Amino acid sequence: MTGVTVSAERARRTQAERRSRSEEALLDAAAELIAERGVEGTSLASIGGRAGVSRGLPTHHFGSKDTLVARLAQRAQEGIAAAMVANLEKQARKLDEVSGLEVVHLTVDSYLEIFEHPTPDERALLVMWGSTFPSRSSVEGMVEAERRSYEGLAEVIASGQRDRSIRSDVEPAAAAVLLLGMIRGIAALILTDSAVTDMRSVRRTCDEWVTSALAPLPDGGRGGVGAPARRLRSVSDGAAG
Amino acid sequence: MTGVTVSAERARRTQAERRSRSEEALLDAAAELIAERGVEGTSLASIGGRAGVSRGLPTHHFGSKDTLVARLAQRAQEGIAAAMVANLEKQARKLDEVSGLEVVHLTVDSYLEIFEHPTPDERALLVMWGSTFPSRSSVEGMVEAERRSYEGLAEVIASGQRDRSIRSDVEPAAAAVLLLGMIRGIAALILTDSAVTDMRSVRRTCDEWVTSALAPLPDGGRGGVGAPARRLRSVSDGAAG
Amino acid sequence: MTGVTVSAERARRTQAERRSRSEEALLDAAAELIAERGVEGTSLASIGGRAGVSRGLPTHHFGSKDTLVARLAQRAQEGIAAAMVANLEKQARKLDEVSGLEVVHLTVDSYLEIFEHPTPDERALLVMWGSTFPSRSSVEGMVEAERRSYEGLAEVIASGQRDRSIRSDVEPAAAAVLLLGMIRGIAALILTDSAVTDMRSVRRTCDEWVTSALAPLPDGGRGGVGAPARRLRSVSDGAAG
Amino acid sequence: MTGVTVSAERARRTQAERRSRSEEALLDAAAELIAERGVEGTSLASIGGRAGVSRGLPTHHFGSKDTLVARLAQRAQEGIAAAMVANLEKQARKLDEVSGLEVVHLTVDSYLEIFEHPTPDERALLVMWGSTFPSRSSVEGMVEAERRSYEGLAEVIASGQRDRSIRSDVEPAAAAVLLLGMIRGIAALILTDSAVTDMRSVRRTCDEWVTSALAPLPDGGRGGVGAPARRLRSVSDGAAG
DNA sequence: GATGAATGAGGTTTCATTCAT
DNA sequence: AATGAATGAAACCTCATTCAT
Repeated sequence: MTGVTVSAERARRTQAERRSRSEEALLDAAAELIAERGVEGTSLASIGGRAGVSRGLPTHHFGSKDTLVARLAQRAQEGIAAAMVANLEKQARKLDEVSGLEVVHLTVDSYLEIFEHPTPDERALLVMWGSTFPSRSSVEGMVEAERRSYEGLAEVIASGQRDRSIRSDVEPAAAAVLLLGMIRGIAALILTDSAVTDMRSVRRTCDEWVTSALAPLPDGGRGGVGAPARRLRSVSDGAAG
Repeated sequence: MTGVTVSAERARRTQAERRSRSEEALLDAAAELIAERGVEGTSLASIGGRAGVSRGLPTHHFGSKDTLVARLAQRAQEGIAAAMVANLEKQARKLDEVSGLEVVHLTVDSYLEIFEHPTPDERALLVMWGSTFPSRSSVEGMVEAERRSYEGLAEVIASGQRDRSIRSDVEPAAAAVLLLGMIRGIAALILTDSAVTDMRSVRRTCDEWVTSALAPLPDGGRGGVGAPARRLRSVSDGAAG
Repeated sequence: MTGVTVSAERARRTQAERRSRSEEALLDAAAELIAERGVEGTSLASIGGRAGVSRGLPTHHFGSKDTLVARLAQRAQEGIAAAMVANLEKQARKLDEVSGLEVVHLTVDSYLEIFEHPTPDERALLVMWGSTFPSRSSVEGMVEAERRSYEGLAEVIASGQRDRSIRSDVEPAAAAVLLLGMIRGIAALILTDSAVTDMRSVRRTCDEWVTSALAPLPDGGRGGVGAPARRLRSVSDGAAG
Repeated sequence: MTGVTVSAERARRTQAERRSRSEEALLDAAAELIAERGVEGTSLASIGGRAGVSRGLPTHHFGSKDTLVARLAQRAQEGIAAAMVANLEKQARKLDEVSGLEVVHLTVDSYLEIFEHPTPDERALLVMWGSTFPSRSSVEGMVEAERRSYEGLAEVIASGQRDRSIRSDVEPAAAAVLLLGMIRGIAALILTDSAVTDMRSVRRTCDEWVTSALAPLPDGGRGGVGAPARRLRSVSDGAAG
């Protein structure tokens, strides 16, 4: 009986694994294709084809195209969030010690680093963001996730004001809109190649702008550019070495 | 003979008028629908329907959907450019007298003003921008127009450096990417989720950021916020009272 | 009054001339296009375009596409008939003196000569013939014309039997089918280029076959090949030198 | 395990069967419709309708109309070739014993027999041949198949000259053009206007023409008509009783 | 779990024809 | 007489989805 139970469990785990592996492969294929051709330009059959499975499998697993796209968006967002957390933790073991301003810096810089060498998921996420611009948008979950990003950023700015690393006359809501907009907009410009420019200087300039816009004014001096006070090393500093 | 000439001219003018009027109506309808449903979600038949004409007329006039979309993008871009120029001229009779920094301020502010109460063309333009994110995008002319915007902005910044209204350590290319990205990204956030934030404070904050990032440091003091030196009134000042 | 009448008549003739000239130009264009792309592949707009006039003129003149095609078929058939008659008359002043066999020879040979260097009308006629193969064919007048050709040929053969230039055991109807089929089929093969061969030897061989099949057997000898009796010079003889 | 294998095989066979049966049904329907209305007059939807399946199935199976038509042409050609071979084998067990002239006779006669009572495939094939007459034709594979027929016939004639069943002064290329043209042209005449003539006498006459044109002259006598030497019985002889 | 055959709605596009000029 | 704007039917094709295997 034990043997039976074990084999049944193993079988179930194997089934679940196979299912999971198929789903990941399908999402990988979907990410590539959506990055290339957009959400509407990507057919379920082509996703199955690129994943090396049958045409019918995407529907079989996800039930509908909308579900598949939503799942991809979710996976990509989680992946980016995980990368951000990893970056933050690489910089500061204990997040409690990091000032709000530093979190803003790291968030912006991590995002730009990601989009300097984006994975298919990340390209696809940007494409999906673009497809939410129509007022009746079809990608579910994107708008809510966007709002969470925006609210989280505003909260980080507010906490930076509490720990006095960010000036008190900054309006967190407005600053969050500017920062998030800038991040998304730069990513889009980079990916569409319309701005052929040096990513390194973009990242450095972005860092300076954040400082000059948010950092408190040390007596009579100006914010960040000349004397960036004590800061955690930026993620890009390593590369800029 | 006069009669003949007149009737011929009237006929021709009327024919041309009919055509022109139809095309405008079709582009109007297309702008509305694309703003609502996106480029791919808008069928030629629905454009004809909303314009109050037959299903076949869009193709008849524009030959293909791509052409129609490209023409709409062109019209919207020209409209925005004209609005910008009008704004600039409203602020300063002679553009020669306006510093580079002021042109940057006016550009950013005009853009935000536009997207505070966008026309269908303007909403549609943003949607079309979003649909260029896939690497194989179909909206022709958008990428080139985007690149021209970016290069024009870099040139304005460089001219601001020549007239000493913009700090010399700013890299025009990188700054143009940040500015344009911010503009586009903010517009997208606003349109996707317009209830979230107060547009007035976003515009004010944006103004301050441009100053703090680009304006030279007056003796020992900080850039723009406290003492914005001598500036033209922002377009938004009027609305803000 | 006379003046008025004259000018009215001149005007009418001018009108008629213009109309006729337009129609000819349209038929010319139609012949070219049908030869290239087939009847269904040729649009009325393209006919107008190639004729250098407006898109609406073909319908204006002919009323419908079917009518235009029928008129083109008629014109092409009349042209071929005229060319045949001209050839016959060039060979023999008085047709009464020509034997039935000789008329057959001349008919076949004239036809092959035409399709060695066909005009657009002649190519188009063959294409139209091909489009009559479906049982519900759309080209009006073609089938009747074909039947007239066949009956005319049978009658020529019968008259050849009366004047003893053609053997009496030949069945005129069957022979006419063979001859006409051969003529049409060879023309089609030549025009589709599937038979890359020397047209001169085809014409010579054809001539021999007609003789061997139809000519009476001179006592003990064989029909045409060795001793073609006295014959009018073939049209191709001139070219063959 | 055996059960699994069997069920998998049965499933696969059934799936494959379903597919194969659908394709045959679609080609059958296409043949009928093309014979009736021509290639361009036959829509994919009508093919699906006559086959008793959905409108979308033709495209689903064949990918495009051109592919479907090409497949039909191929099937029809193979069918005719098989019928010819069957006829030849019915006449002569060992093909080596048959002279070249006899092969020509059998080829011509088999072809005419086929078009005396054509299947839909065969009617459709002729219609498709007619639609290759425009210089920019869309029926793929037809021209190549036509050229192969022509070259095959020329080779048969040449072999007939080697075995002395065909006169040496015949040019194989030109004779092949005449024969093939005659065959095709007669078929077209018959199908376009089947009531006109008696098929039996056409076949007999055709037989005589082939003999008189190709057979060597037996000492002083004439070729085929009077004394057809030793010949295999024609296919039509049976029917003619 | 996986395949792929089948459906049918919907998209773009072509085009003969009608009609206002 | 001539133009060309406008219509609307119909074509090919794509594709999400359903369902039998």
